[in-house]
Amino acid sequence: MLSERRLQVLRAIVQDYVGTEEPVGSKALTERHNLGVSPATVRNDMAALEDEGFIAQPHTSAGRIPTDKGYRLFVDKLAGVKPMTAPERRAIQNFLEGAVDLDDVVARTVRLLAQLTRQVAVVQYPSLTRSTVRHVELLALAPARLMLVLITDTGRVEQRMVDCPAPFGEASLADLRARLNSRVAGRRFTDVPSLVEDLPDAFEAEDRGTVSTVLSTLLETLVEENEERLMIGGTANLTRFGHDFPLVIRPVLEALEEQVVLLKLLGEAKDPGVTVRIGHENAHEGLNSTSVVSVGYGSGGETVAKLGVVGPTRMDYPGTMGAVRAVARYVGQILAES
Amino acid sequence: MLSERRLQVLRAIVQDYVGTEEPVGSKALTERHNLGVSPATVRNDMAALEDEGFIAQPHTSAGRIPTDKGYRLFVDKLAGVKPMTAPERRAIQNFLEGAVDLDDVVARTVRLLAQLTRQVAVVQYPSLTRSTVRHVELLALAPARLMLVLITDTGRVEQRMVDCPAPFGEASLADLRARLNSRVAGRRFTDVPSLVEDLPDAFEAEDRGTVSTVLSTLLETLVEENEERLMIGGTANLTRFGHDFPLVIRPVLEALEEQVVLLKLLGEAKDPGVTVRIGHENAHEGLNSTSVVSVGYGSGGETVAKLGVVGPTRMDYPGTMGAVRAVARYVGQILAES
DNA sequence: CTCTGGCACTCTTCGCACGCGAGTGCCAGA
DNA sequence: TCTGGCACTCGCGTGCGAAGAGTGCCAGAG
Repeated sequence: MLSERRLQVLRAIVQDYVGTEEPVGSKALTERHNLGVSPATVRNDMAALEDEGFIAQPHTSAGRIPTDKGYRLFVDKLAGVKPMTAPERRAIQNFLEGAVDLDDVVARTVRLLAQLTRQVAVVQYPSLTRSTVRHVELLALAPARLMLVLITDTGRVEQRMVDCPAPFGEASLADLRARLNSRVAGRRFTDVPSLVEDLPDAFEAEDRGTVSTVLSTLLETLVEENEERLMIGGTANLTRFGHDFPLVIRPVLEALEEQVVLLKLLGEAKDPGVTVRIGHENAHEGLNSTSVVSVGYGSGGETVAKLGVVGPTRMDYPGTMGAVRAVARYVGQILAES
Repeated sequence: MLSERRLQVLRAIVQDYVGTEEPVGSKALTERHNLGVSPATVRNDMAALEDEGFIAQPHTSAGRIPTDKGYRLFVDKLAGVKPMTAPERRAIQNFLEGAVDLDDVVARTVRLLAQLTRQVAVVQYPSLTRSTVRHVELLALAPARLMLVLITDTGRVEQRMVDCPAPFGEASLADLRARLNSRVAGRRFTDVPSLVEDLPDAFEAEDRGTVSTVLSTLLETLVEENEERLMIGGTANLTRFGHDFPLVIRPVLEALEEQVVLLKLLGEAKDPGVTVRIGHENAHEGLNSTSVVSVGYGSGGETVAKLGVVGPTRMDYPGTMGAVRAVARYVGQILAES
């Protein structure tokens, strides 16, 4: 069990190290924070903290730096979330309100997050799973070649080519289009499969093959689009990582290009609030020297996607968490309005 | 005027420097390339080359490295384009043929280019200016609210909302859709404005406002979409840039996030063949220590967009140019097929 | 006139010894 | 349990000298 003062010492170490990027010693600590005790006492506390694995020293005779475990304790017990100031909040809101469409909202969010946190920002596009179908359109490009266009209530449009097993007449096409829309328009994606299941039965035998093909393409589109896209930005902030550059930054850049990795990373965050994954807590190896701060956002009560930032484990956690939370809140608001 | 041998010396310097990343001296040169002359002679040649500004020495008593001007001469006069080997070409083709849609083609192209050249790859989405309209679709979302969907022959789909000044009946909608398609389907974007100019005249007075609105939205879409999108990848290769890391890499990362900058960069390449911009030849300041190798690609004879790579000025120009050219060729081919 | 070998000179780099200073650990005493 | 003191450890910066690479120039040969 750690005494109250030892926790204060840990907090002071984290704060100083985040500020200076240099190992912090006992003397400097007592000078900068008025702990009311002498350096010698602090040294004893530091020895205890080191025994417990919360801090470590890079070399003998250097100061201490927090370990992942130390940051974890700091985030969980010692620091809150620093709220944004009123002017900051206004700036966020103004900036996001200028967006003209969904792509623009996401793009602006990424820029904003990157600027506010001075780190790499990752924003997932709003998820389709909770979405509803606004309209399905079918176009004949050739006698046996259709284009399927799916329009969602979040304003996204997805298209797919469909090669038909047999030529498909204009009348059949109009019929299919009408039936399809009357069944699925306004419905949730998850409900679509059962709603269209028996649709081929309503058609002549010669058209059934095509109808089935169209339907399976539609269902595929719905599923595939749950492999959600995302946008990243602020990679230039990676240069502020540290001195031991290339070795650290390379795997991070590689991880950032693997959308799958990032999606998994964001997906892991289960909490309703802000989630912080520190260093080795991240499953992906390349991100072992980074921390990920993420949170879900959405319009109304529902989470439709996640956003977050990736930065060095030595980051300003309270500030970053505050910024991430604030941006998520305003993005949700913007999405609800549109 | 430079003698033949001096050009050979320059070529040797470029090749060695690209290989070793270290300033190259006269002795090493005579050992590695059998120039048939002594180091002393080479020294004289190097002094001449330095006077002309083709090479420079970082410090007194170090070897020489090529200047931008030196690379320029090398690219223009001393080196050709290194063709891809047959297995490489097959690999490119196979990889690209696996693509399922336009997004996928672009995504695969980026990955491929980044891997082949081990540099940062930039691929522009196929441009709409040269494209033709495949189909225009109009959907009624509400009595006075339409959705306009534009489908191009390159497989791109763009949608816009249209708020009508007055309610618009189903019959009028079908009429407009039919007339619109009969006029513009298969036509070039650039021809569309004049083709639809008199379309409102064919409608009742009460519908004319809506028709005009739809048309102007369509024209806007055509114009706006010339602000083309692009995709980048292989940023992890930036780590191979050099030793003086953060200072060089940061502005490059920043430039890469400015899509406008990149589009301008690619747009500048006017040649039918591969274009190389070396160091300070790039207008954007952040890219002054990089070279950009780009080329247009397209189906048939026409260039619909550009692609290229960004790397250190010290790059393998012949190999990079070969890879860029080959990828462009196969992407064009894939686009033509689909 | 061009090429070559030789020579002196310039700098960078590396290794090494040294001293400084920060920081630690431990201990005895309050 | 806290404090002050003290000895000890190391990392880091500095200065110096040797080594090595590379250059420029010059005089002589072809």
